[in-house]
Amino acid sequence: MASLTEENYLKVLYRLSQDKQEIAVKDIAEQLDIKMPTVNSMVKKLAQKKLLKYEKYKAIELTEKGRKAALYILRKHRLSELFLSKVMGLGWEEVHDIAEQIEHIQSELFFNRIDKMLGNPQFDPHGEPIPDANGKLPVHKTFPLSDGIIKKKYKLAGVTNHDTSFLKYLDSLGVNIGSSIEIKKVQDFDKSMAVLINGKVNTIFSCTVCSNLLML
Amino acid sequence: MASLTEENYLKVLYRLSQDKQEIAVKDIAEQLDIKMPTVNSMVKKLAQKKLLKYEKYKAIELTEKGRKAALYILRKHRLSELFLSKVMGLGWEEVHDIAEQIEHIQSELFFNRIDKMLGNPQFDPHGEPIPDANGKLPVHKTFPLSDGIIKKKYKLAGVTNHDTSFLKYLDSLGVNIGSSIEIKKVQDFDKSMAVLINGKVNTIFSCTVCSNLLML
DNA sequence: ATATAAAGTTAGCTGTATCTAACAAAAATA
DNA sequence: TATTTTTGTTAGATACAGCTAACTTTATAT
Repeated sequence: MASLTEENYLKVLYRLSQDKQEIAVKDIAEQLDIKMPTVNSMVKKLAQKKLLKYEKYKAIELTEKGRKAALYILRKHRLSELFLSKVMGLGWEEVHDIAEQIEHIQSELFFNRIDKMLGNPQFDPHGEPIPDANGKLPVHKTFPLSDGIIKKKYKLAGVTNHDTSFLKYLDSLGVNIGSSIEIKKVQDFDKSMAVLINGKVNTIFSCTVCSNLLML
Repeated sequence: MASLTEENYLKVLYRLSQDKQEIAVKDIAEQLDIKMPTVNSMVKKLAQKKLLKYEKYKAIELTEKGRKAALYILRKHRLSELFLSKVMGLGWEEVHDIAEQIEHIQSELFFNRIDKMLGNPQFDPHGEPIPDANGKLPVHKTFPLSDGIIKKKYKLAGVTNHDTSFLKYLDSLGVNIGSSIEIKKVQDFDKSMAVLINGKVNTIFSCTVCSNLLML
């Protein structure tokens, strides 16, 4: 089994591989808030364990084994968040730090039980996919609301910005994963949209908001 | 904050302080499955942190600070066990190992939530007391069933033997924490008792069984 | 009371995960 | 292209939590 430290590297490695095409030592160091030489030696160790591919001065790549391991941790993290929120009634801002700790628990039984209690969820409240027990990611063929067409009604599947202020803003409008959003009008000059939320609330979304809402 | 390792020492230290009058390096080493010299150096470290009192070749004693810290971990452990069992429906044999991991989570919020969901329980299913948030232990003025009087009805408050075989035996008779046990007859020659369980089941408890049942 | 056994201690080594300082390579810029 | 900046690497140090081997103290038994 991977140590707690290794698990944290894998998580960051996976996240970076999603965000950028190349994983740099510097980025890992920043994400984990440690110094580059520390990362350098850990990367060598993970390479020995076949969790990633490493060559001096070259970009780092997760192997399939590393990706699987990372996805398993991600699964545990997202299930934990959902559990803390849905079952234990904690606020969405409060769950992250606790989930960071729960995700390192080693017990198939425990997480399978959580999974079952939640009804084998495929997406977390941010619309982020939850890997299944085999490391498979469910896919949404989603697109930003900014690509939507006038008069069409869509369902919110995720957001690409997780800032508290943004989430609070959405919350105040009653916008959640699964909410329906109908495009009423698109303003040509600034790409802002007049929308109808859940068939009830009318408002205007700026171009920034629209491009951060993933629809389906 | 105490490291995971330190927390494990504190737990063992507390348990030993309950069982024996003197805490010996050797016992700590055995409980944690590590060697005595390792314990020796850790004990010195914990003494520096004022968690215990240590003098060469003398018995080890927890300080009040150490006792509080140990009780807080114990609280987290017992709440976790209860949660895994009551809320998540895991079997009582399955919960211990998971609770050993959960107990190290640092989050007042998390454990207070668990506490509330369980209705601020004072005793776990073994009848073991759960320290409150301030490290206070609830007290039962309990006594072994063997000290009970004929024709009297008592409530089971705990057991002093936690062997699986014993617990299974009790289970098979429907005996749980809170069950009522009425003493119908006491056999003078072997101190065995004829009892009525929950007003329904009649059986004979051996003297061994009687002395392992804590009543109230 | 002395010898032996058990328990406790010290010294020094190991592996992990971190660091700083110094140096090397690659990338950016002038 | 040459210089500077950024990024990456190496070497060597530190703290933690464990170890073995050797020694000391306390307890036990003869």
